[in-house]
Amino acid sequence: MANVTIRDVAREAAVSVASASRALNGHKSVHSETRARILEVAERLAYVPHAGARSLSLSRAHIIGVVLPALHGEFFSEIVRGMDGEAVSRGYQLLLANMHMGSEETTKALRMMRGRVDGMVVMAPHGDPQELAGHLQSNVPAVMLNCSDPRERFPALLIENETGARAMTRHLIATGCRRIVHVSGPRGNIDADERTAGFLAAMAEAGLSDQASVIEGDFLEEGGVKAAHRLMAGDLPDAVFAANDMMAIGCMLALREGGISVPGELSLAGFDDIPAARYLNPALTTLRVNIADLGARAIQLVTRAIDGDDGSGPLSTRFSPDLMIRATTRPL
Amino acid sequence: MANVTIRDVAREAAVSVASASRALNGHKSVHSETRARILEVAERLAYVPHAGARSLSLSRAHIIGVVLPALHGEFFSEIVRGMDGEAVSRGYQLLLANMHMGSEETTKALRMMRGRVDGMVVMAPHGDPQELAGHLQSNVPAVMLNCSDPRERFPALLIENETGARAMTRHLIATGCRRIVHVSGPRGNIDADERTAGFLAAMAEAGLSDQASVIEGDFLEEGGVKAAHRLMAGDLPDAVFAANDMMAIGCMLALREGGISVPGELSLAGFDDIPAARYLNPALTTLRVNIADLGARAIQLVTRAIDGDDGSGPLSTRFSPDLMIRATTRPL
DNA sequence: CTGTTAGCGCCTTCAT
DNA sequence: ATGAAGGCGCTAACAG
Repeated sequence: MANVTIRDVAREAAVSVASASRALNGHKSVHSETRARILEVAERLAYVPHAGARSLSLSRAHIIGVVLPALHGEFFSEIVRGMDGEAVSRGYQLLLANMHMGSEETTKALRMMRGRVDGMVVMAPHGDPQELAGHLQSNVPAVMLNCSDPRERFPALLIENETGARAMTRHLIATGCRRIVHVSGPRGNIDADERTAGFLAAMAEAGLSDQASVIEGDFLEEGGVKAAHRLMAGDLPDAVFAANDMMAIGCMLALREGGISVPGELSLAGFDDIPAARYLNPALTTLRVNIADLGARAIQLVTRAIDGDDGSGPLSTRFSPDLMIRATTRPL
Repeated sequence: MANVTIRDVAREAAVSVASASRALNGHKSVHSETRARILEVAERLAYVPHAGARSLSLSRAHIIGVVLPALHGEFFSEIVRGMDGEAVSRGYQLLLANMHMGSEETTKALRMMRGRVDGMVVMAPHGDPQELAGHLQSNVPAVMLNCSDPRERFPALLIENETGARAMTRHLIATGCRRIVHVSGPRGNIDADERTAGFLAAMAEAGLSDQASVIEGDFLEEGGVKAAHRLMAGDLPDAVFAANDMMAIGCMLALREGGISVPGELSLAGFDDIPAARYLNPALTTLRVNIADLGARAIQLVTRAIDGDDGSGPLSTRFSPDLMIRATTRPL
């Protein structure tokens, strides 16, 4: 049987569609008897409003578009979990668009969202933020995650990458490490670059610039594995500071396989504090970023903007990661 | 500035909206000069079609609704990753609806999807499938994940839970374990129940029913931790078979803290083979379910159904998990 | 309180 | 090849 529309309900209840609409939406001005009849009919016909049509006429979709880069594992699930929770509690659903490919697919995804979402949260740590922002409709609120809109049209939520990386590097130095290698994220990724900068700065501060080196990674487990292999081929540094936990995990696995003891022969640190960081044995020293919270805050910001609470808040908020000293680095 | 619509484009190009529409959608019957002019104008005005209106008139949204239970960590990210990849490659986007709460929120989410999605994939391992299916519009294709529609209106993708659990239990027995405790998922969850059944069946088969016991868990890390504590309070069994990896991980962490050696004093096994299973030290023996693939297949099925390829395939497909023997169980 | 009318933005016959 | 008109399903004035 075809879809039952509000007209079917109206006809069956012998009223106009307007009345049906009013009754269905709980408007006051409708006689209680009429309303009851309408609701009864709707129930009997199993009527479900057509959300698409509804949002067209209301120009309100109750959907938030989420554009994410090809995210890996727990970072992805955590951030989506945070967003979803907040969104649902505010009556919104999430329209997802992972962008693995280049800007080609991304613009396409962005276009598909026009007229379908009330707001968006965009996370694009690499690539040209300039270009991305250009494809954003300027009339739908958006918030940027880990990348700032150069023209500052949209608020941004940033992680204090550099500060965090500095803190970790200092910790490493304080526990006696001198020769430290940083396994970075892919160059061009803003998080990656900031973390590298923090590392380099802290090393310089300590007069250890000549002891610092950087291996470019990919934010994936594999990148960590590769870096570890390269390290084991030469002589081991005092510590490895990976730009994220996934790579730290990869390092750890490779190191374990290679019979290197951590932190006995080598200290190891990560960044993010994904749940798996605690599963490692020994548990990974890392920087805790409350990922789910970050997602929730992003949703909070957009919904607020959608509801008109515009402009008041600060344009960009920075989240400070916390140093989580666990067992892969030596005690002080 | 307000949103630019197709009418703006038409007016600016001095044609009717019909022509504009045709040109924009690449229809043949439009003079190449007119088309060029229209496209030029659209470009200049930065016109982006209103997807909502478009799908209303085409009754085709190119969106697939995804309803998931409160999923944890990597299981969630893996399945969404699998779905998204397949969806994007077929020109669809994903509308997410995690249902944490009871059927209250779920029905609401389901209703919000009516007239907005072309198809849905629903995963509802616990709760009454009967009821859920009742809330599905019978005119939009759907596929069930890990739960079958009792009335068989929709195809289902199932994991061979019982077979898998049996295989693992047999492995445990073969490596010399006798007293085995199974930490189950929450009762009522179909995956949980089937896994428990498989465990019990294998124990009975081996004449070890009196050595079998079950502790009810929650599929979360915490459930594993609690179970381990309970175990350590009494005398240790030969093995613990957790109904999923998250709980196995919880067990492992608690056991490690309690100074119990695995698999020395106790064998440990999980189910799912989430990436973190390999991070443990020793690495977790488990049953590998290709989660991402499961998601991809689900999308494949719905899109196929949407495109009319209806009815041909088998009504339910079962995925067999593979036994991954790693280091938390003793070698044969 | 209720019905009529006019869109929301787009696509598609049906004429021309 | 192009334009006019109707409709997708629903809601919001505007009259009665």
